[in-house]
Amino acid sequence: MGMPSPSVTDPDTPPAELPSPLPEPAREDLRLETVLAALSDPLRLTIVRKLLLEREAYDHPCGWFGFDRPKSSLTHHFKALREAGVLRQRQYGLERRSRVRTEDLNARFPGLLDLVAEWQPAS
Amino acid sequence: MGMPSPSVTDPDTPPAELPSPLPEPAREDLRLETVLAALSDPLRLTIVRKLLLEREAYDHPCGWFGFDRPKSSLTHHFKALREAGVLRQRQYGLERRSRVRTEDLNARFPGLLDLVAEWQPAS
DNA sequence: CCTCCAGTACGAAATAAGTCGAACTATGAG
DNA sequence: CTCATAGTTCGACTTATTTCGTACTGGAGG
Repeated sequence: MGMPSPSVTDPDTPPAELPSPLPEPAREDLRLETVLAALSDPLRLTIVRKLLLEREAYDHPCGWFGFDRPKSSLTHHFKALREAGVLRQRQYGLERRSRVRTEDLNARFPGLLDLVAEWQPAS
Repeated sequence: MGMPSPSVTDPDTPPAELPSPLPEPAREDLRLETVLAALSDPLRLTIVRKLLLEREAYDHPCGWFGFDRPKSSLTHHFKALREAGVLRQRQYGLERRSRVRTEDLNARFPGLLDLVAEWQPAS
């Protein structure tokens, strides 16, 4: 296990049942000021940019990023991004995987993610 | 006086000498995270959007916005926007007029100002 | 069962941001 | 000079955010 699961027990789930996302704001409730606040932190910009650039078709657990920070700090930042509506997180067994809500963000704030993708951390 | 001045003493100033801008970061020093932080406040979004939409060819003093806030608070927010590189401010006699650094921001962060222009304050 | 592991929750401490009154400065008008 | 005006500066206060240690939860494997 770990991957979406080969669905042995349920042969007619279209691509595979995903765990339902953790609580997040609906697309129409996304607020520019909230999203900008969430993105105004270098570590969080790094998270989002990394997800945008190195997206390998699947979501990433927060250990994958390799940050040298205590886990409770990472939880804090991932939560901030999710509550602002930037990330979607799903629970896969033990780990919680994240992806950028690209469709929603492009629909509501076109161009914003491009800026994040091109961002470079300060010297 | 008050307007650029009819240049009686200096007949060969091209269109008219503008007062030089207050200290601000150069275009190449603009940082996405700093700009986003400056824009993540509803009052400051209101300021910038108003300048973008109702630009009447000239810069606006900070009284023009009609905010019902103490002057020291407004100073604080205008300064935050200027130091982040969002606004340029010039001193015209008594008043300090602001404009958005549209060229610089469009060059560095294309699309960002469009998001601000379309922003609507919360209910 | 018991253990390991990814990540959360809580809470305390430190730091940063916002708010605003009061005193001040500089310009322009009279 | 004197007054009014536009805005600053300082400092105090409040509030929000960040950081992180410690304790906890809840699956997976043996």
